[in-house]
Amino acid sequence: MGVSKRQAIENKEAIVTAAEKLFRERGVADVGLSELTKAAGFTQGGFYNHFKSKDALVAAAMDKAMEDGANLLLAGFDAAHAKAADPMRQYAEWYLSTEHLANIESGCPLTAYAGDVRRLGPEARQSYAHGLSWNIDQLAALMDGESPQEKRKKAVTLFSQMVGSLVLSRAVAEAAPALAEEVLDDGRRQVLQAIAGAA
Amino acid sequence: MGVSKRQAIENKEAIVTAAEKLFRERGVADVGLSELTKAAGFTQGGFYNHFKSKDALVAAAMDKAMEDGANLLLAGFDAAHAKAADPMRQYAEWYLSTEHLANIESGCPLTAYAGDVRRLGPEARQSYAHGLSWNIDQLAALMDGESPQEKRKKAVTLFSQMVGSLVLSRAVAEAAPALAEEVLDDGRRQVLQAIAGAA
DNA sequence: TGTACATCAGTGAACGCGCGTTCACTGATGTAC
DNA sequence: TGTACATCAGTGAACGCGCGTTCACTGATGTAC
Repeated sequence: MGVSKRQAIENKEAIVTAAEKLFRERGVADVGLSELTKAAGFTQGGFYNHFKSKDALVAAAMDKAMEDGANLLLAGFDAAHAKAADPMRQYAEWYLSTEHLANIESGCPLTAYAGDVRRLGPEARQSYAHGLSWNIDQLAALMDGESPQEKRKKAVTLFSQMVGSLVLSRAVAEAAPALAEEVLDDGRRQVLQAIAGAA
Repeated sequence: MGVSKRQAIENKEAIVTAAEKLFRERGVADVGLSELTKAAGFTQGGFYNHFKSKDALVAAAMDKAMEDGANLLLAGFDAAHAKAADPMRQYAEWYLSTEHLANIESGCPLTAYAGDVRRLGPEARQSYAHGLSWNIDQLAALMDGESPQEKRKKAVTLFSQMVGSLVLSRAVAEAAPALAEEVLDDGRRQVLQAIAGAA
C-alpha cells in the first residue's frame, strides 16, 4: 500500500533471493509462495505484481543461481590469482571441502540443483544448461593439455568427478557421516592428484 | 471388498513398485497417494491398510529401490562372468550408456535418488546410505590395488565419477543434448581408462 | 514550490483444487466347529 | 464336507489444510501542471 519503485524492486529481488536458497534446501514443490513473500516482507497476494506464476519465479531463481555460481567461480579465481596460487587447485579444494558440503544454499548451484533441474520448467532447464556449459568453459581455460579438445575433456571429467563426490557425500551426510567424509576426501585427493599430475 | 491374502500382498507390492518408479521420475512431493493406489488397482482409502503414512511408503520404496539396485549390479556381474568379461568394465559401460541415461526408472537408484535423499525421512536416508556402502564394497572387491584400502579408495572415486557424469548428463539431457552426450562420453572414456590403466 | 490526480505495489479475503488422512461400511476370504 | 461367523482389504465419501491464483480495494508514490 504505497511503496517506492526502488522498494518494489528490492522486494522482488528479495523474493528471488529467498527462493534461490529455499528451493535448493527443500525443493521447489515444498516451498510455497506464502513463505517466500513473507520472507521478502509482504503478503502473498502481492506476488503476482512481480511474477506471472510460480513457474516464472522458478526460472528467475535459476537465473539468479547461475549468476551467483558464476560469481563464486570468478571470485575464487581472483583470490587464487592474488595469492599467486593455482586457481584450479584452489577451486577443487573449496569445492570438495566440508564447508561447501554443509552450505548448500551458498555453494555451487550446479551441484545443488543437479537432481532437480530435470523436473523444472523449460526456462529453468535452459538456464541450468547454459550455466554448466559456461562453468566447463571456464575450467577448460585453466587446464593444461596438448589441444583445446584435450583441455576441455579434462575439464568435463574433473568437474563431473567433483559434482559426483559432492552429491554423494551430501546424500549420506546425515545418515552416515563417516562414509560422507570418506567420499568427499577421496574425491578431493583424486582431483588434486589429477591436476598435479597433468601440470 | 473381500480380497484374498495373496491378492492383498500383491496389491501392497504393486504400490511400492509404482512408488519406486514414480518417485524417481517426478519426485516424492509430486506423486500423490491417489495416483499410486490407482496404479496398484484399488482406491485411495485402502492405502492405510498397508502403510501407516505416506512417509512409511517412502521408506519402503527406498528399501525396494536399494534391493533392485543390488540385483542390477549382481546380475551385471554374473553376465560379465558368463562372458568371461571384466565385470567392472561391463558395469561402467552400462552405467554410462545412453540407455541408462534415458531410463532413470529402471536404472541405478543411487544416482536416481542422489539429489532427493537429503529431503526424505530418516529411514529412507539410512536405507540409501546402506545401499551406497554396499555398492562401494562390491566394486572395491573387483578393483586391483596393492592394499584393501587402495582398492576401496579406487572404488569410491570411480563410483563418484560415474554418478557425477550420469547426474550432470541427465540434468541437461533435454535442454542441451550435445552437452549431455559429451559429459556422458567423456565420463565413460575416463572411467574405462582408469580401470584399464590399473589392471 | 504547491496542488490534483493517476499509478501500481501491497492488502487481505476468497476461489477451486488436490493433498494426506480418517471413518463407517461392505462383503468375500478364511477359520472354527 | 457343510455351516456360522470373524477378519480385514477395499470402498467411497468426508475432513481439514495449504496450495497457486484471483480480485476489489487502499493509499503512498511519483507525475503533470
